[in-house]
Amino acid sequence: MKKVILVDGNNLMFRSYYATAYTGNVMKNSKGFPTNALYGFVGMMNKIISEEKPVYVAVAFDIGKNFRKQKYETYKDGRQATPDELKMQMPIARQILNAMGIQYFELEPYEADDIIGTFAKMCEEDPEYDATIISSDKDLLQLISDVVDVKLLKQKDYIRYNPTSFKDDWGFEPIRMIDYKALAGDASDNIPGVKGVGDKTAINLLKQYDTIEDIYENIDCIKGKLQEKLIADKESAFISKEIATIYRDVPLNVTLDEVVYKGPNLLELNKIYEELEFYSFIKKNMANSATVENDIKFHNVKSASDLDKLEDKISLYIECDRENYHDGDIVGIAVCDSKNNYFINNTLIEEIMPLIAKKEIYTFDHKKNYCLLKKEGMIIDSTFDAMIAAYLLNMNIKDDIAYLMNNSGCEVNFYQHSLKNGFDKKDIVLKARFIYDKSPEYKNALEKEEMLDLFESIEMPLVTVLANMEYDGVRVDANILKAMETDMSTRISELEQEVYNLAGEEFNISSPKQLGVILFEKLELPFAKKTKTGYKTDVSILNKLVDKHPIINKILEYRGLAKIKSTYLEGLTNFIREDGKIHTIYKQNLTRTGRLSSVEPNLQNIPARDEEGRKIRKAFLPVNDVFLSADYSQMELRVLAHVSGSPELQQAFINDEDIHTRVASDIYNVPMEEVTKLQRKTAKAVIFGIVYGISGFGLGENLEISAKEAKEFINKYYELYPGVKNYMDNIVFEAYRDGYVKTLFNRKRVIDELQNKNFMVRQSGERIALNTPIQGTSADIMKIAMVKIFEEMKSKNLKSKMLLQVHDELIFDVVNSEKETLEELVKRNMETCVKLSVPFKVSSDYGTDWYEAK
DNA sequence: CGTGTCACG
DNA sequence: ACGTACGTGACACGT
Repeated sequence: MKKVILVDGNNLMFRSYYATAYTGNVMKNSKGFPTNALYGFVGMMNKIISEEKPVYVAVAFDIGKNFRKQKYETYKDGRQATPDELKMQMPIARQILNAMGIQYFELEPYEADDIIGTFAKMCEEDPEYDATIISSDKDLLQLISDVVDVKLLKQKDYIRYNPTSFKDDWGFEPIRMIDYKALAGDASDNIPGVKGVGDKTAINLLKQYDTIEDIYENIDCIKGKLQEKLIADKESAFISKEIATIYRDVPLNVTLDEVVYKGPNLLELNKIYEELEFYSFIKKNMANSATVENDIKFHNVKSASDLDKLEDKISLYIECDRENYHDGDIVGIAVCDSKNNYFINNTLIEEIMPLIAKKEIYTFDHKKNYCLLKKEGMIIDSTFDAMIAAYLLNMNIKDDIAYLMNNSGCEVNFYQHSLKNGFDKKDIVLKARFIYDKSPEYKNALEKEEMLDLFESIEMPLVTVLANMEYDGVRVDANILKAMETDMSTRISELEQEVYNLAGEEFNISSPKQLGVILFEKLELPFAKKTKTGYKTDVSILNKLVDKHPIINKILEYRGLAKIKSTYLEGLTNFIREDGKIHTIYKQNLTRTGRLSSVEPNLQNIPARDEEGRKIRKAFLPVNDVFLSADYSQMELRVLAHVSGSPELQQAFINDEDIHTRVASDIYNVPMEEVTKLQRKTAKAVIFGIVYGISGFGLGENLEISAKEAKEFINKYYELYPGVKNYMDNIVFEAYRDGYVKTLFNRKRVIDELQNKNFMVRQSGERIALNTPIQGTSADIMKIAMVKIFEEMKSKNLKSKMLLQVHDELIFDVVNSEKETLEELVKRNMETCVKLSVPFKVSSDYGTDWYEAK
């Protein structure tokens, strides 16, 4: 028996759309394209494939005009027009099916039902096949037969109907569904039926009579009101029957054998998912993907002499057995030159690597290589990291080279897959081959985009700097964290009790859902704002409620302590390794602005603003003698002053004025000495808002003043600093014109949002356009400073270490004897590594732990 | 695994 | 009429 799955594509898309769209919030990707229907659709298709394991699949869609509407004008009248946000998703569903290896059918003037009916008929005519129809549309139940069953989708699960189970449920044969519709009608399709006859009456009639023809032949046997109704709407009944009858001879010109399920083209499918940002589906695809069949010839290196002919320029790929290379080991190594490919077993590392280290090496994620080899006591350099190159070229933002390769038509298993199913030598060799072959291309592209200098003088040297920072790690005292945690736990349980008492019941304070119900339903507090799943309970809301109920302060305190405990006290402890240190990973290929990010754990968001959280920093200790912290003051504003060319702003920095006081003094028109704290705070918020492209509304929210007042502040600022206003208009103009913006060091960010049809998305694109050159240039400068400092420390043979970077701040682990040398060196490099029209100012401090330093 | 919340610059 | 500040990462909850 060959099983054919027939899917009602339209029905699946509509269900998925309305399943989530009723709230008014439609799921969208970051570009604003609606994706909710597709998300449900893909989930359903995956489920169908995994549950039914079909050999043949066909999906049917409605398209264009349909003959029922042409014949009966009122058919489907009163139905809401398909929302645009659903319409937009329909073509993508077809693309997805193509990539899934599933055929779909649509043919004017037929509907999806008719196409499914036609396929079902084909199954009935060929004893080799049977069919399962999948839909939530009851119309299709009429197609049930000995060889056709229907999986009728319900809200959460489904009912599978065959002739027997259908009859048990409905009391008549499946094909009599059309007579049922003739009588009861169908409000959703505007099929009239017989007025006054509904579900119950129709079913009763069909238990006694076969068809409506039968009913009208025996109309005399039916009594009273019902007879009257039937006679009155006889014509309507027959028309309804005709409308409800699925047409089963659609000229599809296809045989069942042709709808064989081919299986997915994962490359293509993942590309579509990437666009839609369906990362969970990509992940699933990767883990389940069948092993890629690849073929490449390579030498299995047995000893150093096997590499005698290795050219001077090579590519190197090192595979690691863990996702986090700080606790992984080398699985195998591949090197390639222009002619040959070599695989090197991990047992030969010590013998082979010194030979390799002498070459000019092209790599992918050299920071990973560096750390893995340093653990084995070896140091190697790379002149070209293809991962970084691809990042600058806006191509690839992932660590797994398989993304880049698969997108370039070079099939290789994803790392996730190898991790689960074992590593393949061939894959490792292929990766090295790819690096060798592609790097020249990337280099040309960098040159063309004028980013070669950024790449060679900033990003590549930085790889080594970051590798050393990660490798060295920062010492964290688990005992200090433990002591804090004990104290914290006590206070948290006390607060818990107090909250329960004030609420009059026990509930989970950490659950926004439960908390929302307590606050806004039980205690009936004001300012309730809804989210998708309940009430908003974030700080800004809670702060408004502080005076309304004593519970609020307790909740705020609980929240704060719970955060500290789980994320920092417990979270950080889990990352302390055997050496008593935390080794973070700096992602150099992630942010769209050029900043670094820090993961596993994130050491760039250790509490600093609130005293309570700040104490976490007491657990961070130097391995040498003291920490030195050096941070740029008002870095981004200085960069703004420079790139905008605003003479007023520049002068303020040249005069070394307190910039917020300066702006407050200008805005309020008072002497600088008379600026109040509030005025300064307001000015500060205005200035930051400007850098982010804020609106009057946003600033108003932030300052808790009216949008109108806020707007006046913004206008006043523009008046005082016309250069800034001019810059903002200009950069947005250029971004629309070019499709991208650049930093001072030519780092380029493409802004697709500006081409989006959605106004909100475009506006967001404009804010990105004006913020990126500022944030990005600052990031560039910090990177330059780090490279220079690292190099000078090396040339001076200093034992102190650069440990951490937090965007505008560097932390060093300092040997006492080097204090003065290092402080001077660090400040000088940070302040003067780049010369702008305004000076940079760096403040620094020492401390016996991170809390004390600054 | 998505959502809400909150930590940092 | 809409929704409303840039860039990140991690955790608890609940489906």
